[in-house]
Amino acid sequence: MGSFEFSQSNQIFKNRDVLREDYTPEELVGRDEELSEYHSALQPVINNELPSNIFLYGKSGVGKTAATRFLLDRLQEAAQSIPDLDLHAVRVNCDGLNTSYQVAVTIINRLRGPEDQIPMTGYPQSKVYQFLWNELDQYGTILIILDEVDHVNDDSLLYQIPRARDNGYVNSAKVGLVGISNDLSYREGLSAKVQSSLCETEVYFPPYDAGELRKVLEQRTQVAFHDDALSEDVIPLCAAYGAKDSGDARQAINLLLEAGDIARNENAPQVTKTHVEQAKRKLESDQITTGVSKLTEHARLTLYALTTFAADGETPVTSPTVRERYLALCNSSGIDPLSHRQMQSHLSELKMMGVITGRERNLGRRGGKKVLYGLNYDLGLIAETLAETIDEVGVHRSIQSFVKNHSER
DNA sequence: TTTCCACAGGAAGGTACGGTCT
DNA sequence: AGACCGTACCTTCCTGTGGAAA
Repeated sequence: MGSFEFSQSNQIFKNRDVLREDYTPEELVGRDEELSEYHSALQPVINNELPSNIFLYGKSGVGKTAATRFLLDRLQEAAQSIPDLDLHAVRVNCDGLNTSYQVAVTIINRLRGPEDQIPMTGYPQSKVYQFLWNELDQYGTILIILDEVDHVNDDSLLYQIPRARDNGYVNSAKVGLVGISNDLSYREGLSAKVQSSLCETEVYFPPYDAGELRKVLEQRTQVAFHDDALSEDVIPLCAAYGAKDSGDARQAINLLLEAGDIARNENAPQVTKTHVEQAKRKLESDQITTGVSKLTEHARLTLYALTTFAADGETPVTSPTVRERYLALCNSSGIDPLSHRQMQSHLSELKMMGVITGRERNLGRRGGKKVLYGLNYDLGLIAETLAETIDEVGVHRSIQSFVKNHSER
């Protein structure tokens, strides 16, 4: 047993918070062009004119949200000194919000005090919109920023907000809409009516290349780490991983943060390449764990079924094969199995998440089109994330050696 | 060239649940 | 209490797919 005293260990980090996601740096590195386009799109706000609607797109972690926070801060600051300008901004992250209805409710609740929040169901849609217009109309200029709009499955709110004034739903308020999307094809899927209003101004954020990522990391490192806390190859390695994973700065910064944490826990004098590699594995396994924990019971059962084949070295397998095992698992534990179709969509969802792999294959007239499924991650890791389900359903023969620790407890 | 297998996945509609309104 | 509302998750039915076999 070690001692449990806390002591400040300052060998590695000077200011760890700088690497956290909510931090907005003083300067945004490598996004000059995008910032200036975005900046001029916001200019009407300062002139107290009707704001234009803006659509930002580009893959995740390329600075869309950071640029928004950055410019919004400056906009608010500038607005302070303009007497007639009553500027407000609501930023909503649409991750987890599937419909316009839910987004509208979220905006309303953001604008209202904690006493009169409204629930996510119950009201007719038109009523919720009425609430929304009433809230909006209490402001002079209000910017609605919808981050990750591509998670919303319908157009309705995107269509309504830009027209709220024309339709007389709001009278005094000047409402501006900023849509941010990670999905490059999202824009094409929008109806023409929405495209023409939402996409008045578009700003595309390209992925960072390895060189830009390096500059971003170096900028943060100067503030976050003590001098010489990083060995030489750490930044290039993080940048290379980031560039490979679609130029995602947030991911690269996370990697650096995690590597720093690992080094600090080890009381190592320096962050090294090895720490980065450990961090990479840790982040990957975290991603799987959180992904799997959000799945429904039957999706986990489906994954369990596939896992048993992987444990016996029988992967890849087709979905009817998985289904047999799935039915057996359900049967032995008294759970009602789902239909063929539903189990299949669980499989394809797992594939989308990247937890499992699916290779398409076609045997022609002798077998048609098939997908061969296998695990995309270490078997032990997946068995661990499924622990709860396995406890409930029982340990299958094939995975006994992987869950030993569990059954002994 | 045409046929056709065996599944993938789209579409539409159902049901249980948590909510509001009168 | 009972009509009405939105949502998650489900079932049923159906069309799409692509290449080996005929």
